[in-house]
Amino acid sequence: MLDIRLIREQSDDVKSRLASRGSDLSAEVDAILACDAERRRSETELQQLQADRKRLSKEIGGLRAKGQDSSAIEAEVKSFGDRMDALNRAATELDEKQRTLLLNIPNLPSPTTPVGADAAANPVLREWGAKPALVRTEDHVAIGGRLGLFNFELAAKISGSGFVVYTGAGARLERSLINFLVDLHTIEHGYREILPPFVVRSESLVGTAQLPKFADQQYRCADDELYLAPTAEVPVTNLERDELKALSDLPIKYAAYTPCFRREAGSAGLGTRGLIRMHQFDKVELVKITTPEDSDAELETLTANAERVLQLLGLHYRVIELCTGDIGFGSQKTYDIEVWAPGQQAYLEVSSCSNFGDYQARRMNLRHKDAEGKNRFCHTLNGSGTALARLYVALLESGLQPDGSVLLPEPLHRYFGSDRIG
RNA sequence: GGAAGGGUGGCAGAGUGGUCGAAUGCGCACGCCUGGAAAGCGUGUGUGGGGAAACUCACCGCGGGUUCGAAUCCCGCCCCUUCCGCCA
Repeated sequence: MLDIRLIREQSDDVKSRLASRGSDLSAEVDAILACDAERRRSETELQQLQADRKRLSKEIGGLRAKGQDSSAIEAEVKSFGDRMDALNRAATELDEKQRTLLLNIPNLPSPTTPVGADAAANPVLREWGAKPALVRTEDHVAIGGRLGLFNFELAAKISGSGFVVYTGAGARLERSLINFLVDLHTIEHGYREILPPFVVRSESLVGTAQLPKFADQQYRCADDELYLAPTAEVPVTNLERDELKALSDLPIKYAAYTPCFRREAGSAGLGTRGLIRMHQFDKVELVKITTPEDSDAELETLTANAERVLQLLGLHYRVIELCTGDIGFGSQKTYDIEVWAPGQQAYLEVSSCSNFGDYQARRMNLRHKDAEGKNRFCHTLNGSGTALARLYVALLESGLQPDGSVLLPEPLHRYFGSDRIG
């Protein structure tokens, strides 16, 4: 949520920065400004009447205490009633309207975010490693089918399309990866491990900005008004909702494994590319709560922590920065990490590391005391460390041996219990 | 599913119709004390809206009602806790 004061005082700047995302939101901003002006007018008049009423009511109290007649003043106060009711109703309504409008405005891109229309304009910041020279190249779906690692047909039988069931060594590999990733981030990178509920209230989704705008992407349990979390970002960041942190509490660093549930409504090609896009996938997420001063630097280390995963696994990857036209709704700056998948001849996004500034913190009322004892909104960040399914794809396709088996990177051996599959 | 209790400031917790934005304690900040610290003592310390400011208004889970006046009384809703039932 943007600061209404910023919108009020620098509306042109806000409009142009929003426009850099690719769609003109001037009309929405103007609607907010109009609503804000009207709201304040109602509130000011209401407050004037409230002040009068308060003063007169005290006089009544005084008169009654002395046993004197107060009926004239009582009548006067009573005459405020209708006007105050109307103003109160208007103010409440306008307040709600304004909040709704604000919740639907995306975050302002950081001044450092490259300007561009779409993904084609995302600059590549760096590459690590090199594409492996393979004797044999095979798609992960073929590898997994041949080695019995997972099965889409079985998953469809029990859950429909867009799901997978991992089987045998395939299931063990997924479980090994979860442990490897959580251990890495908690033991080596100092994040605190969280295992949250996978089901969340709507307020939590509002807090991290999946709602109200992206309701159609969420799995919803209608009878209970609960949602399946689309990412651990939601339950984990919301752990700190409505909190007032001391400076010494920050930064907070959480790492959490969860499955992620996404309807992927309108996504082309769901279910046609194996493990790459599914309704449910596993992910280890990194979340940071920090100060405005530190958040830029924390994004760099967060990204480095995610990159470390691929470095340890010896997988070739590149880091790109999302441009203004491609950046997520709540983010002000985002780095994507893309791993090379030889069987796809493509880079796959395995991590998206974002600095949300105070955008989410405003929505969830997450504040901290600064050095002067003043309350300020925190900055929130998160990034995948990393998504499992695509990492799994890259591992199978990169580790493929001439004999059809898959050689695993050394750090996984002790988790998986073997150096290869098949 | 049934029953009961409860939602007040950073936290704990008083407060059943008017000077209550709210006792007290803890925490925190500053000061005194100390070689330094602890303890002790003193002072201060909620959030948000409007306003250039003085100041003013709102906020005791949320919404409505009663009343000249509501943290306090009434109604509805949300949430939490405990017990019973069912169940991993």
